[in-house]
Amino acid sequence: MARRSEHSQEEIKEMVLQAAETIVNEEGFHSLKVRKVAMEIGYTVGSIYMVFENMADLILHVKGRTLDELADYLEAIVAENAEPEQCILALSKGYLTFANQHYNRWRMIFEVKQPEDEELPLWYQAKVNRIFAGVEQLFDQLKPGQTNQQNKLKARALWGGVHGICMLSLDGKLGIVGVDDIEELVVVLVRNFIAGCYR
Amino acid sequence: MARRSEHSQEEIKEMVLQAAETIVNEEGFHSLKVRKVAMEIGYTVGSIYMVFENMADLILHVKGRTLDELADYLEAIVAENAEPEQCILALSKGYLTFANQHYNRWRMIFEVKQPEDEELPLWYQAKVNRIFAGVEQLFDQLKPGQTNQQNKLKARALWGGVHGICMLSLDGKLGIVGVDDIEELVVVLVRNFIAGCYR
DNA sequence: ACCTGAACACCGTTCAAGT
DNA sequence: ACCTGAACACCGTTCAAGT
Repeated sequence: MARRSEHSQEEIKEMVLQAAETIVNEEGFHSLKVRKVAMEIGYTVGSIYMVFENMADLILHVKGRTLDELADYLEAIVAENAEPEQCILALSKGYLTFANQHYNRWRMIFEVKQPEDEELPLWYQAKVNRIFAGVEQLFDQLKPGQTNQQNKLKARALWGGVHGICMLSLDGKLGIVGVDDIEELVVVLVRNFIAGCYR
Repeated sequence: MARRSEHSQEEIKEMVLQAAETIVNEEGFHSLKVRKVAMEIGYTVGSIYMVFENMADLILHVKGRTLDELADYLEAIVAENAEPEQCILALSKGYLTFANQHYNRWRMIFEVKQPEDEELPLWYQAKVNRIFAGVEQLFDQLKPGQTNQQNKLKARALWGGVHGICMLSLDGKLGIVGVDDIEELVVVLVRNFIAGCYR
């Protein structure tokens, strides 16, 4: 048995990614196993290694797709908000909404750390930068004339802050607060940050 | 061979915890394995299960000790700063310093998520609350008369923000910034947050 | 009572062997 | 060329068997 050729390599790759996403969504990142993915798509373990280098590679691609989805989601918000401050606020709320709705896959992005010696592939770095690029641009619109470096730092500080609130709150370990309460925290943080940066 | 009785159960427990901490410090959380710990302390795998329920239990205790260390470190800062705003600022910088100096063990605290069905043990929740308790108190001093709930939310929002900046920055994936630059971000965030909350 | 170490189930990864 | 599935190394966990 072999050489079934029912699916192209590209099709198998897509099937693997979709199966992996479903597993993470439904059972969490730690339930993601090669054998499980293989069974899900009706192939054997070896097939996974035809289309992905290894488990780390597969994980990185799932993370990449989540980043794309997040970037699309945020870009749609940018398109709807002309005024910079309103837009940054809407983006922050949007980030919380996305994190809440796709909790397992969102958390997966930050769960595994890359070993220090090996760099993240460029295609992945590009996806990360896409998330930031929009925010940096907004800070530029908010108060033109700042250096790129300054806007970069501000975008990162703000995203870091919003991200931290989402992370700790959605973890729900520490006195559970509803999503509405979390949003309130996010709003307070963003409003004051903007006011402080450009007063 | 058996019944060596060279060490008491308590001594072995301490040896295990210290060995685990060393491994995490030097090689990262993902290099923490039962067999490695056992070899390090000169016992066999089975012995670990004499003093800890399982790996998850051992990990939780290592995390607990890191939380204690962090709480001690932060409490020393509180003792040195009488003025509330200055104190909150110093605490935030302190958090960054601790995270930077004990990066692997600090990251470990947030790396593994508890399964939804099982609660964190009370002794661990108490350690987490100890970290927050000090900050909540400071917010009360800053502007008395707010409800406990309000101070709780503010403390969490601020810690979330500071934590997020530390996490994303120290991960160093996205345009590396030095620790001094990260501290600048933290300071901006905290200053504006306080100003905004109590203007 | 304390501790060993073989055994088990499960994991990621490889690769000779089939069609 | 495509795919299988047995095999390997390694992991957490258990427990009968030693002293």
